[in-house]
Order: sequence, then structure tokens, then C-alpha cells
Amino acid sequence: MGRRPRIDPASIVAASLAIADQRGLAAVTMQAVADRLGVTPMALYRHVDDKADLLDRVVEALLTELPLPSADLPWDQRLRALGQAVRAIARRHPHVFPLLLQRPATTPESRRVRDAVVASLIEAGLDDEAARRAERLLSTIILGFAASEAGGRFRGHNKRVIDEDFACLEELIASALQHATAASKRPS
Amino acid sequence: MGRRPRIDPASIVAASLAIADQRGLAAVTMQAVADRLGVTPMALYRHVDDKADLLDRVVEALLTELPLPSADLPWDQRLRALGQAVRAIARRHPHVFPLLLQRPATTPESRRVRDAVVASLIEAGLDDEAARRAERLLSTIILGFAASEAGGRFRGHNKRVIDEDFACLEELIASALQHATAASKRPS
DNA sequence: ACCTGAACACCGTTCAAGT
DNA sequence: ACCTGAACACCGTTCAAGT
Repeated sequence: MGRRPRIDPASIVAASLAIADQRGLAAVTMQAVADRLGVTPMALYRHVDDKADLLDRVVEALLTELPLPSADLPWDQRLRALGQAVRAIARRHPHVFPLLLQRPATTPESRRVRDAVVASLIEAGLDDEAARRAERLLSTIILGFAASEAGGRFRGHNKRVIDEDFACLEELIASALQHATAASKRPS
Repeated sequence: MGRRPRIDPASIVAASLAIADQRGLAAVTMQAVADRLGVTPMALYRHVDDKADLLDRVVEALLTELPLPSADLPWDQRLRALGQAVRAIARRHPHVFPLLLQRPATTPESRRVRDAVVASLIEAGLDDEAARRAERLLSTIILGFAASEAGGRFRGHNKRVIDEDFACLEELIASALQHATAASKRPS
């Protein structure tokens, strides 16, 4: 007994995320992660390729945390729920969140989220191409807002003002979608 | 002769930005910057506080590069020009650009840009409070898009598609502004 | 006033060695 | 199979010393 692995990729990612949340991205060193797991830094290299790989996995873990809304909700409520869920993740992991804007949206978890959004938009009445474009813009807007909020770009404004900003953004998106679906429903 | 300072904050920032552009943010080390200036790393500490201060200045330099559009253009053309200018900066400095979303928009250069946008929005017919809110949302959307583009989130889509995405975003913003100004012009 | 040499604590990563 | 010790090249930063 006791010769089974003491660490694995999941525990390494969890330790890294915890450190990032508590002390910032710069505090995520191989040594700090190993310390938290009661192991030497060198032990990590059996489970992750290197530090870049480790950070990729941490970012991916953020998306895994994102709950997809129940499929029986109407599409617009699904999108609103998703928006709030993204903001919640950003507030929970403000130091890691900005990395989401800095890597290709082609990982398994980002596909999973994208597919859910595209499905909602198709249900809203957009055709496939329009839905994919709308998804790119929608995710850019929401990620940009959440990253700004988490990164402190809005520091100096209290939470109420920021919530109103976000409500304004939702309204803007809702009216754009209404316009887009009306156009595709009555192809004049 | 020769006892005048060989380096100053401006040359340090320029060297750092050049390294970041050529080899990425991680390559911006005190040693690399010093090398490029023909000096030892320790010499930098007389001109900048530390590495965090150096990076703050580099980000600020990005905003300094942003040309504010001529004041005789109509407000909507000014905003469009600004949007393209932001995208140009993001493409020129893809590694540094994402940092703009990660720090408070309270520096002198970010004020300068914000004031220009707010002025355009007031000219468009928004009152002061609405203009400030619209500016926050507008900058978030544009920075988010440009950061996504620069960071490679859209990798896999060719430039034409991305340009069309941006055009779509401009249209969305234009129609939202039209709606907002109409509402404030006819206070029913 | 400005730059350097020497030194310190800390990085990421490798590789052979232990169990 | 999994972890460690030792080693390497490289970080950021300080401080006293040189000119």
C-alpha cells in the first residue's frame, strides 16, 4: 500500500487554481504547487508536460466549472443564465479568467460551451452561419465585460453601476437578436 | 562627455515593447531589456521602480500610440476611426495588448482616450451619465474584440470573416446609439 | 548622477538514481 | 510506476563600490 500515485493531473490543476485565486497568477510556481501537494516540484513533470501545459489545463478547468443551463428553459433565458454564470466564474477566479481571451477557442470545453450557445441561437431563429457569427460576437462581448470586471478595469465604480452596465449590455444584445431573427424569419 | 545618462524611461519602455512584439511577453526580462540597451540589468532600477512598474509603462505606451481622430470629423466617423485604430494597435502589439483589459482605466493615457469617446457621445446627443456608461460598454466591446483577435481566439477563421464580424459589431453599436439618442432627444 | 560586480533567493527543467 | 537529489541556466532585486 502507498505505492499508488499520490498526485494526478486533476489534483495538480486544483492546487494551481487555488493558489492563483488566493495569491495571483505569479504565485503559481511549480514549487508552490508541489508544496501544496506535499511533493517535490520534479514530481509534477510526470503528470503535466511543463508549466505552459499546466496553465492550459487550469484555464480549461475554468470552463469546466461553467454550468450549462437546463435545456427546457426558453433560449433567451438560457443565454441570460449563461451570461451570469460567466460573470460568476470571473469573480471566483479573477486572476485566471483573463487568460480565456488569450487562447484559441478550440479546446473541448470551449466547444462544449459554444455548441450550447449556437444551439440557443438557432432555436432563436438564426440560420447556422448567422448563429456562429452571433456566438463569436456574444462570447467576445461577455468575456470582455467579465474580464474587465474581474481585472479591475471598472474599479472606482460600485457594484450597482456595473450591474446596470451589464443590464444595458443584455438589452443591447436582446434587441440586436430580435432584429436579426425578425430579418431571417421574414426573408423579404 | 559621456557622463550623461545612457538610458531613460522612454528608451527602456521602447526596448521592452520591441522585445515583447518580437518574442512575446515572457521574453521581456530585465536582462533582455538591458542587453538591448547595452547596459547591465541593475542600471534599469535607477529609471523604473521594478518590473511591474516597467510593464505598467509599456501598457501606457500602447495607449499613447493611439491617434485620436481629428475633431472636425462627425462624431460617428470619429468613433469608427477610433475602433479601427484600436484594432491596429492590437495587431501591432498582440502580446502586450491583452494587458489593457487587466488594469484600471484610470491612467492619464486611458483618460485621454476616454474623454475623446465621451465627447463624441455627448455630441451624439447623450447626456453626461449616459455617455459615460456608453463609453464603458463601447470600450469593453472594442477592447474585447481586439484582444480576442490579437490573442488568437479567432484563429481558424480567415481575416475576411473576422472583418465581417467586426462590421457586424459596428452595426450593432450604431443601432444601439441611434436608439439611445432618439430616446434622449424626444423625452416623451 | 549614473552604472557595475557581487551576491541572494527564487525560477523552470533535466536526468540519473532510488523505491 | 512514481518520486527525489543534484545540477543547470536563468530570473528579479539589493547594496556597496566604482567613475
